[in-house]
Amino acid sequence: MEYTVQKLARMAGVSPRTLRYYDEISMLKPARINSSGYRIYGQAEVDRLQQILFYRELGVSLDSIKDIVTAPSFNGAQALKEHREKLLEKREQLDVLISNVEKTIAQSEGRIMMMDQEKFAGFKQKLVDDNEAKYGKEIREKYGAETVNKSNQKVKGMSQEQFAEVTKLGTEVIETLQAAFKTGDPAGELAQKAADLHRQWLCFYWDSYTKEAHAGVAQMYVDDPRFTAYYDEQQPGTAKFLRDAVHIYTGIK
Amino acid sequence: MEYTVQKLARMAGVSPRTLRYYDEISMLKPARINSSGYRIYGQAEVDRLQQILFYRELGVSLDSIKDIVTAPSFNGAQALKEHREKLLEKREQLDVLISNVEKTIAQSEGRIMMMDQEKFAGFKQKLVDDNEAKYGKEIREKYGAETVNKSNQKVKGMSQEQFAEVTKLGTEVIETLQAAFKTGDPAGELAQKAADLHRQWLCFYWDSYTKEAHAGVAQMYVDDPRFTAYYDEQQPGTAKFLRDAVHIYTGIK
DNA sequence: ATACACCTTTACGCAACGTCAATGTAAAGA
DNA sequence: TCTTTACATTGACGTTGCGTAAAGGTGTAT
Repeated sequence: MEYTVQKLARMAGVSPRTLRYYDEISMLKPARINSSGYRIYGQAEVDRLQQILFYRELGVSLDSIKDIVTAPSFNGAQALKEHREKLLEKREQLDVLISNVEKTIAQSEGRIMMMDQEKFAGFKQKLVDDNEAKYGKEIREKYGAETVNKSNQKVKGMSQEQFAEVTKLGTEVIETLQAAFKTGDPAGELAQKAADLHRQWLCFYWDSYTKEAHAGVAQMYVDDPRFTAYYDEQQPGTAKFLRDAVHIYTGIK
Repeated sequence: MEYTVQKLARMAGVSPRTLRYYDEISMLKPARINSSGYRIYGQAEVDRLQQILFYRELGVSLDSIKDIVTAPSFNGAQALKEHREKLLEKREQLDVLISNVEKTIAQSEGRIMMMDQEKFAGFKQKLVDDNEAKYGKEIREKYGAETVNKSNQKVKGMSQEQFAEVTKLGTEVIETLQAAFKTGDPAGELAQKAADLHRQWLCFYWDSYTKEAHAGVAQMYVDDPRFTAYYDEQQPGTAKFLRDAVHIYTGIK
């Protein structure tokens, strides 16, 4: 049986370009070239290609494959062992990378939480603003600053385990929220569970929880495009959904 | 403080070429260009470079980094999460690859064991040849072929666990041999343990063990360059060492 | 005759620089 | 001041394994 590039390519599940490339780098030369300059492959080439593709699937470089299929069978085992070492090394590097990325994400989440707090402080300040008559400006400002400071202190004072816990809680909020969003019902069981988890999450940073503040922060998620972007990451509309759920949860607005 | 390419490069631990490249792709433009055409970087550029390198260490592509450092801080978390997903996917692929490579290596080891058997059959045949008078040619050939067939049957009939066991045993042989080689004494405890492990390994394939055959195979490891290459993979001279150990172990030659 | 599927070679593009090459400039010692 | 030395510039090719045109020839069916 004889094959042109495309026929062999279709048979082996590769592109004709790949075969021409293998010819170019002398990894798989056609059996002969016909009078029109067409590459013609025979059974031996089919077999060799299968070998090549086998090693390729194992992630071996074409250069190494050339050695393997050219040299006698013994080099195969040796080359594979070396290859395995490389792969194991790669995986270790990947593991380190992943762990670092996760640490960075955790920090980033931490920053987002910090922003939550600052927003919260701003919200409290706004509450105070509404009660303008009661306090002087300096006191209000100090109150806002103190709230942030207290929260920051709380975050800084967190133990490794606490930090892990709050990070996990944050993930749970998101996951529950995603599931709840699919139900479409902000008053439903899942959505209310998400709202409750969100309350727990906030309480890690706030020393005093009030329904008003909770509802206010939820509203901010919709008003501030940065927060909206964060909560809508997987599904647009999630921030709004969380706000609705929290408003029902707190019974406010 | 102002820096030329090399000064900044040395400070940041990158090459000047990298900085020029970052300039070229507009990721990090110098603060200004002096009268001689030199790139001059300022503090802002140093800070930005540090950010860039931070993300680069996490394995983020330069294209993504550009988005991250250009856009406000919120995109950072999102980009990192996407990046983490990619990394996790990569690791899974790697795990599959590694497992496949290991399977292939095991098979390859299996082939080597098969070759051992064939060699063994050949060895038996040679023994028989030496006793030319006793048997006819056909019987000898049949005997040799039968031995190979029996061994092959034995390998084919192995259960998954048995195969894993024999593979592990093979690894133990090599490891013990490596350790023994360092002692330099083929009569030592380690070397004799290696010889014994090697006997156990052979017994997985042979239905009848004899000291003569064991010693003969060990000699073949030295005589056949393919076997020598296999056993000398980590340390040249290992095949010879194994032969010596086995000769002492069997008390032959 | 013409359409259509297939073949050929040539060559750029991808990521993130490394590595010459050819040439201009700054700083430091004799 | 002259020369050496260190450093600057742009330009361009190489790396891996092909994808993707582009420009043109071939084979077969209608």
